[in-house]
Amino acid sequence: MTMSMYSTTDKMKMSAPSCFPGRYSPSYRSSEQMRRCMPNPSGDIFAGINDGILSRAEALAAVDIQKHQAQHVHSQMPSQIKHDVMYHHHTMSGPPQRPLQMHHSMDQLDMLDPTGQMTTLAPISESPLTPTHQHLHGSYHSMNHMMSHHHPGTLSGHTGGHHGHSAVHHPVITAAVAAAGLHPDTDTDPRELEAFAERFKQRRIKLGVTQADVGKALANLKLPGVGALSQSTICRFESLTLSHNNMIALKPILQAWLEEAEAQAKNKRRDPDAPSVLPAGEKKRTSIAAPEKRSLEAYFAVQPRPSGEKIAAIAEKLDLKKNVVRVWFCNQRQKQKRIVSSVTPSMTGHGSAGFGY
DNA sequence: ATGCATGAGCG
DNA sequence: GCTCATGCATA
Repeated sequence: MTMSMYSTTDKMKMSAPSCFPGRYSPSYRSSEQMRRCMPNPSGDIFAGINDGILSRAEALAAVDIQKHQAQHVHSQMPSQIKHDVMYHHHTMSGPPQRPLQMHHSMDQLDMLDPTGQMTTLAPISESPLTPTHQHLHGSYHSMNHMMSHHHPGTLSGHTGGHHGHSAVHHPVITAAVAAAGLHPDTDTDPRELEAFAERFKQRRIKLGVTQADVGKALANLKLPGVGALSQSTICRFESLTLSHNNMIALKPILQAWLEEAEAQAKNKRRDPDAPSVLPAGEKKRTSIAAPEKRSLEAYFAVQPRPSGEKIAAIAEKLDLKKNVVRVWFCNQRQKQKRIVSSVTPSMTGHGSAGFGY
């Protein structure tokens, strides 16, 4: 950490008062900066729409937005605007921020619900469109270029769209695009990303996986050229504190992990060969379900010290790992001792001895 | 969750 | 030199 001193550039960046943190694109991570910088993105376009549709999330978002709008408003940056910035709105974690969201397709996402679990967020939207494919990468560069020069008025039609609202999301443009039959980046739609991020988080939690686990798991999931990511990145993805492009690039990866993880979680007995995307081979801590636990207790009552073979047989029946069963018995025996000593101190004779095993 | 930093790529 | 993606360390 201490690193050397900051390079000049760094200083500039850091100190950069302006909204765009200069460069640091990612930096808009800093919520403060972001807030300041963002001029309210494409919001208006959908504003009307949203109003009608309020979901819980939206309600929250609405509140949030008001806040933000109030804050920024003027902040346009003079010479250069960082487009990225806009996309991300707000920073913060949690709640969905934007008011709009919905309506639009989440096809991809929908499928994600194999388990059927995430009910809460059930998508409200059902629009049929959205083909989605991402050509993100391609757009990437082009975008970058653009950014640098930036263009105020130009709207390059470009692809990736990101930049914000500047062009692509502008109402006029949107209309034009629609007319042309092109879809503005549906899949790169910030609102969709936002929706995905939120669902992603909920499902991850449901799987009992930490952000760090996801990062590590990605290395196991052998997606072409995808290595592990840090907890930081996962966190940022979930809280939408990454650049628009970065979000788009990561989305498919995380989506793949999510699907794989849910699939594995589903069959406890997953194929041995599967890479194992879930936390390390299993979890650090196994949790035995109630039914299994009852069975174990029953076995324990009969034979507190089953032989290795017996344990294997029990494990087989309960579909648990042998080691898990063995440890359970060990723990159970210990527990029993404790209970005895604590509950019936007098019985042990003295109580104080307490722990004399 | 985030501040600070690094390094890759582009120009 | 800048932007961007990412990570480490820490609150």
